[in-house]
Amino acid sequence: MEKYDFKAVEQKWQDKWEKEKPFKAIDFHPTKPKYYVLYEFPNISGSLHMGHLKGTIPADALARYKRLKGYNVLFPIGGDSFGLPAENAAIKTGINPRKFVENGSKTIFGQFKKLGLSFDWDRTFNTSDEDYYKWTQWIFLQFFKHGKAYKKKGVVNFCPNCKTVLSNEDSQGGKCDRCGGDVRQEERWVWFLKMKEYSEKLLDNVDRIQMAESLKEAQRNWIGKSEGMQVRFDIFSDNGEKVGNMEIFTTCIETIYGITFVVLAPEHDLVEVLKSNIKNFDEVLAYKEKTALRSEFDRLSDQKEKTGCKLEGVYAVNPVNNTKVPVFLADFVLANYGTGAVMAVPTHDQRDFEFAQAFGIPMIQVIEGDCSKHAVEKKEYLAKNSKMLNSAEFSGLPVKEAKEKIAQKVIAMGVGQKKINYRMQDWSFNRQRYWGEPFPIVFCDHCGTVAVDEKDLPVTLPETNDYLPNANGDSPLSKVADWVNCKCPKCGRPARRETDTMPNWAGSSWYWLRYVDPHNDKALADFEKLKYWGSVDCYTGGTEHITRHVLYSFFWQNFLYEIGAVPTRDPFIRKMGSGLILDDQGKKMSKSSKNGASPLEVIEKYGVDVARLHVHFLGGYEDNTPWTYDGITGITSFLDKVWALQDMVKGDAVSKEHIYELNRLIKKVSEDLEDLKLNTAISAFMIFVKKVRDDGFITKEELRQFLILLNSLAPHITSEEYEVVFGKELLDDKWPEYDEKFLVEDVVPLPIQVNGKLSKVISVSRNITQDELLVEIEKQYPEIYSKGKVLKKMIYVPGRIANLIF
RNA sequence: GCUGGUGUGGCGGAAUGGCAGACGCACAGGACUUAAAAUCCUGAGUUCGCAAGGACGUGUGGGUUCGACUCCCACCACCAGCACCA
Repeated sequence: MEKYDFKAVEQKWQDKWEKEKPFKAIDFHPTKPKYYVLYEFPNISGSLHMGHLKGTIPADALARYKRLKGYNVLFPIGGDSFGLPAENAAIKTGINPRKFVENGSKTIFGQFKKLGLSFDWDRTFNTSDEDYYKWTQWIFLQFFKHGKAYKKKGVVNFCPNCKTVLSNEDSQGGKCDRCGGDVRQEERWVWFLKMKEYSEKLLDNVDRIQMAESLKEAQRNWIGKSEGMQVRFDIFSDNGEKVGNMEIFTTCIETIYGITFVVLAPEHDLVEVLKSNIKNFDEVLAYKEKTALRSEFDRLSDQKEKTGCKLEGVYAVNPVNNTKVPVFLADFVLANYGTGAVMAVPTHDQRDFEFAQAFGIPMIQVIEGDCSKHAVEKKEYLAKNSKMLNSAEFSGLPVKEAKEKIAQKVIAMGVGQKKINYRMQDWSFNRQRYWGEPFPIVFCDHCGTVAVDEKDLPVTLPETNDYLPNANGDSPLSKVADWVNCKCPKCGRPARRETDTMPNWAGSSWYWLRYVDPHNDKALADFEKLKYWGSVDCYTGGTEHITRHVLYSFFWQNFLYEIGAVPTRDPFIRKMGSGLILDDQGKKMSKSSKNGASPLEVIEKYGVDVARLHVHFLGGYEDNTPWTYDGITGITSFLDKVWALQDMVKGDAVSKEHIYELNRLIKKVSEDLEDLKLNTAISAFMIFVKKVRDDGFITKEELRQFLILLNSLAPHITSEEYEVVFGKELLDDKWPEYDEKFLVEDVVPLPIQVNGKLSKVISVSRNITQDELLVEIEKQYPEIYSKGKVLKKMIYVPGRIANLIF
């Protein structure tokens, strides 16, 4: 046996894979079934980190396993390359972000190759490649043409320092992600995609996909479906003249007799309508302005202090009992949810309670409970099914019954109907940035907003060296005059291009479709190829942006499916969120972590196969696991033993000594690979190796099967050893199958319990009857059972356990 | 606050109604060695006991069951997501 030189061997196989491309996915393979494994493509921003390692290698193991199982596997990789890292670098250096992406992707893909990942490299692209973003633009055009993209003024997060609009994510805590300065709310033109329309379809998608419950719940939360009623309240001026009406949304119609005021969001249109009737309009306007200036963050941070402003001179009327109630403006009511107006029942809603206390508004209790210190809310009174109070003919009824009856009454009166609301908003889709897909949209004084002709796609980014927005916060592209000025595609007169670009999310919302046919210049991908590869069978990646990324992906593919551009509605069948590798503080590992190890260091020192097994062995794929070098020697010594197996070969066929262990190993490893439970798979391998070493031999056939089983986890050493022993290529071989009849042994250890507690373990034939078992127990352990003793009961599960109750 | 998830030796973790702690690390003892490293063998949840053997033990308290880490109820802690969503 030659000493195992991991550096040389790993390099040898990686070179071979690069040259011979054994992992190439074959379109329309005549015999093999397809399997699509996807790893969430990396952001092109820096160098390989532990997160990549934790995410890629289980996907690679699955892909390799499925190939050996006889599947035609598509396992592609690319780069998510539009976005902030490249843009920021460009601002700093003045060099085109394209350069940054070129270098960055070379680096990260090179490092991926060092991991020995079995990607089909012929399908690789970056989202900022022109022939990729051509199709991102094409998809936007379809949204636009089908009326699902529109431009409208909206209030957005704006950083006055960077002069750019920020997403909620980029402005967390009210601070700009880029400069750390305060973020303001500003009204700007915003492109929206009509995602809200897809709420129900997205909920269906969430139900269908295989994914951890916590992740599904986060997505349902984000969509935020809530069922309730919309009810109309008429508004009167103080002299009794009807001057308007307002629609409110409530999920608690049962509390309608407890209303003591109603509230409008400060931005609500009704304020303008009622202007002439509002006596304190100056005050109202001042309140509106004050809240408009406060950032979203401020509005949330002092949520304990309720602020508001009464509309003097008008009142609303509760339709069920004609009670007059005051109308307030308050910023705890959000303009963009429901109708932007609520009925307030301080006894049964904590926010209303606090507001009523602050403004000295009376309260009426309509459901049992103690409302003196805080509101008795829905959750509590519904759980107890409390009784109604002070609610006319509904008083005394259980709340669940009253809820339905009051709803019927309101509907019968013609002032309300059942209504479903969603928290999710339409997707704000433009950024004032250079490094993104330009919108294929032109503004013409005569024709308005016009789509660029599809044959003129892509609309490419112009060269510039100025990557900062202008003083008004317009995109850097607005400074490139000869790009902005163009001809109207419709009438040919001078027109101007849209200068905003799409968000980073755009390119990642359909990329798995492009892998199917990455060089197609006629369509985003060939329809028949899309049909062949279908949905992604297993999609792995980090959990950082998983909620939005998955929902955006569902949304785009739903739309593309509906317009007939793709043959499947579901992008993914199964989505796994990889856990984090934590540092010694229990935090996500970063460069500042004290024990922050780089995967490249580990590979340099121990080799890729060791690094892979070690990371798998740290814990489950979806679990967060602390990084440690502790235990890595267990892996190196295991692989040393695997390498040494070649010197222990005696005999050819599977031996009777190992037939059960080998069959169990095949079953265990196959199941664990399907579930990505790789830590327990490795332990099964260790147990098998220990058995073989105890017996002092392994047969040729046993070694062959063993190496194939281990190949997807430790591809280099197994490929090499297979070649050394068998003189052939492991990849040409097939995954071994197990035989059920070798999974059960005839003689098994059977635990004997006495009154439910373990007493002894005896070795018996698997099929022994209860009577025979008792005889056996009496023979071996008369102190447990003998003929004279009276058994109250006996539980016997053959092969599992026996419990004797006296 | 709401929602979801998790809680097991000194550590990473196994076991989803049937021998708790697989596998690995660290630890202890032994073999080999002039010695060390490496390697190999053995031991080990805690506790009482020389031992045989016993008691206790999966966050806490109850329950269901012949039998519970596993199922049910209440509580505690931690992690994640959302957060004035009417």
